[in-house]
Amino acid sequence: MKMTADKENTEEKILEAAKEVFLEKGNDGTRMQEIADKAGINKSLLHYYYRSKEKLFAAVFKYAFSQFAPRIFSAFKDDEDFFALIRNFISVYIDIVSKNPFIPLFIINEINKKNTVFTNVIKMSGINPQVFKDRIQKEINNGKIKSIDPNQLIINTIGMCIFPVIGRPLIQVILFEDNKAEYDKFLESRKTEVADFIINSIKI
Amino acid sequence: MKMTADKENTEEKILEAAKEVFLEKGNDGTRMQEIADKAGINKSLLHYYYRSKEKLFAAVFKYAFSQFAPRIFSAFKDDEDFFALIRNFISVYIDIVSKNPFIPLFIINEINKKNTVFTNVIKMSGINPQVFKDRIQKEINNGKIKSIDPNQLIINTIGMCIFPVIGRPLIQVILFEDNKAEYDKFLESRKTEVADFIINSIKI
DNA sequence: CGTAAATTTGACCAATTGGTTAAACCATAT
DNA sequence: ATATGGTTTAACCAATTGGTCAAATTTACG
Repeated sequence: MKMTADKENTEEKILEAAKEVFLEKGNDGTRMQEIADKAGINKSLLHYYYRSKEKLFAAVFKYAFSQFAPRIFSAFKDDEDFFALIRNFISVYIDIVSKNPFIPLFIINEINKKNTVFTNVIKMSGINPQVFKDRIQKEINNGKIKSIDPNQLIINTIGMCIFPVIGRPLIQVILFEDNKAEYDKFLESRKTEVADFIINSIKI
Repeated sequence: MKMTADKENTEEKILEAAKEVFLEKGNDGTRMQEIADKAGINKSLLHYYYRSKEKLFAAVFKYAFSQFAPRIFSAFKDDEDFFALIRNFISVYIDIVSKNPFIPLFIINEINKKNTVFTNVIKMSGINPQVFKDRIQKEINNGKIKSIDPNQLIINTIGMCIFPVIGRPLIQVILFEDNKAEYDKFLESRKTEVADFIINSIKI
């Protein structure tokens, strides 16, 4: 029997290559040959370790989603001051999406095709927005923030974090004359700007 | 020579079918045969009227973009009260994206592939965000709203309008137990909620 | 009508794609 | 060393895809 080190090495190389290609080009745009080339292996090995393109894609999707969605809510467990919590969450979240710019669009895309894969992944991911909602409602009840539908606040927040990343190529051209450095600065400053914007809106 | 009525009829049918398929499935996911079937014509006619898939796609992209982006800024010409302007813009914008839910994601997607088609379309579209920026800056100078980077405000606004539409399948499951009617209500109420949220944040 | 041009169709093609398979390769245990 | 079983490869395949082309059909018009 061969050592598992080698096996895992190849299997790992495949998954890494698959991540790169799938995340950038989506399911339809991805060619198995390109993944094999990027992994530096024979195409047949893809089918040896993952049986089909669909299975390999599912593995990538699972990774992308687990990498992403849970972190959305993990930052919310603390018992910190609510505004500090918001500041921290937004800073962390913008940082994540900025460093993994392909993941949000990838997830949104595949979710918009009624791909059955994603439904299971979501259910399995144990996402629980109730923690969010409860905390927001608590702050409202305590008179710390204005009354607002928690769902609205949540979507506002995530929308402001994600949109500038997935719409980057367009926004960078229209608003920043395609100046990459300027846009990076813009994204960086959003870590505090968005938080300020939200807090200004909901504080009493 | 055949009457133009018939020709335009077929050409129109093709474009309509192409819109449907391309917008829903993207460039990679679209099959010429499916467009032909949806238009009820022979596949060869696609190449007769539009020379290639790329050309046909370009036509659809041009339509989608022209349908969409210009409207972003058109609502901003007026000399209305600034807050009324915001309310109106957001209401109109959310209405458009809600009724054309595939267009924003379609544009964002194709723009994230360095497809050369889109660069030209953008340049040709005559989009001018300066009207926006100037108006915002004016309101700041007049002391009507708090100081804020106009770019930040613009991205905040559009992000809050678009995200709940392109992320719908995911959000609807996670936050609304996949209740379509509830989500429609949610989107509808955002026409005022988002405006309130923004105005609360920037008003002095 | 008759004819020429525009339109429409079905048959066909070369290239690509995901996937299969049998043989080759290699590490290990006896 | 050699048999064993996991690993890797090259050759191959059926299906799909965008696209072509010549023939057939329809339309306009003298």
